[in-house]
Amino acid sequence: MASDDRTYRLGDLQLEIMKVLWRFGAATVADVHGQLAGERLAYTTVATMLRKMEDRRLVAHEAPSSDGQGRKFVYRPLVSEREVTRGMTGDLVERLFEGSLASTVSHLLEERDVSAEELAELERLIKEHKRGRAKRD
Amino acid sequence: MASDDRTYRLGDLQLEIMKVLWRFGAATVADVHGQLAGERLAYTTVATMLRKMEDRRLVAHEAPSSDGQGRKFVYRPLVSEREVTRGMTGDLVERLFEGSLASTVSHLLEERDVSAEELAELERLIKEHKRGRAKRD
DNA sequence: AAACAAAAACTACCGCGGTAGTATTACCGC
DNA sequence: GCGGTAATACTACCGCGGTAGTTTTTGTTT
Repeated sequence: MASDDRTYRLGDLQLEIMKVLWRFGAATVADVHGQLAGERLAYTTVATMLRKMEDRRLVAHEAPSSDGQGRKFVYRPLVSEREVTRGMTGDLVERLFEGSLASTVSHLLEERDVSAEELAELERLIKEHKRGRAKRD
Repeated sequence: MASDDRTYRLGDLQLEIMKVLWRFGAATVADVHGQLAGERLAYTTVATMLRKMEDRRLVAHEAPSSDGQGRKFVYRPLVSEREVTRGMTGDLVERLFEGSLASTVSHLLEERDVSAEELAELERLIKEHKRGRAKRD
């Protein structure tokens, strides 16, 4: 019934960590912790979470080998932002809108206060996409 | 950072149960369990979940009083489908697309294989919405 | 009323996200 | 090479979704 692709159901902290990793390409625990400074998290919380995320194959760290200085781990994302975004979005669309794009957008339009500019932007997006489609056909 | 409105972050089972309740307006444990027959769930699983959901104020049951026959609980949803859909969708849009509707739709268009008919449908939706907006201004 | 069946209550357990303290290890400067 | 510091490893705990077995209550039927 619900999407079985729970691979990419990230919690708040996990998603924030992934965002940092995506932005930097790779980062140490200290880097991530620094970027999440506003969150008031203990250093070890971030470290623990990264280890858990490594178990789940969301990130990986290379053994320090003999690079630069310091033996600190450098974590890299193993899944792309696209994948995760697609996964989480698809999951929601599946669960709430039976996979229907039209239903999803319809809800989005009805439940939000969409400005005229945004509407125009959406039209533009769709037109653009139509062109892309036409070419592929 | 992420939306704090976790009131409506329903898990798979909870959402399925809510869907049954929304469809029926009210239902006994047996009803819900019956509707979820495909899921191979123990009766008590559904009952337990409903009790937990009652703690979370997602549903309520009226004491049997002296209605029909049987002392079985009749559960009713305390939150509407609209609310939940809005909550969960908004949460995702916030977490993944910084609240931007355009980004969301853009992603939806790019990552899915949207048919020409669907595109037309989307255009129609937007046009319709534009009219609604114009009237309100 | 007693037995039976059905429903609800209680209890328990797993996994995981999140949080963090404590212990251990490893580098680095003297 | 020794000591200090910084990083990682280990351990623990909470809450909650999910799952279900066991016990108790309660309504029904003979």
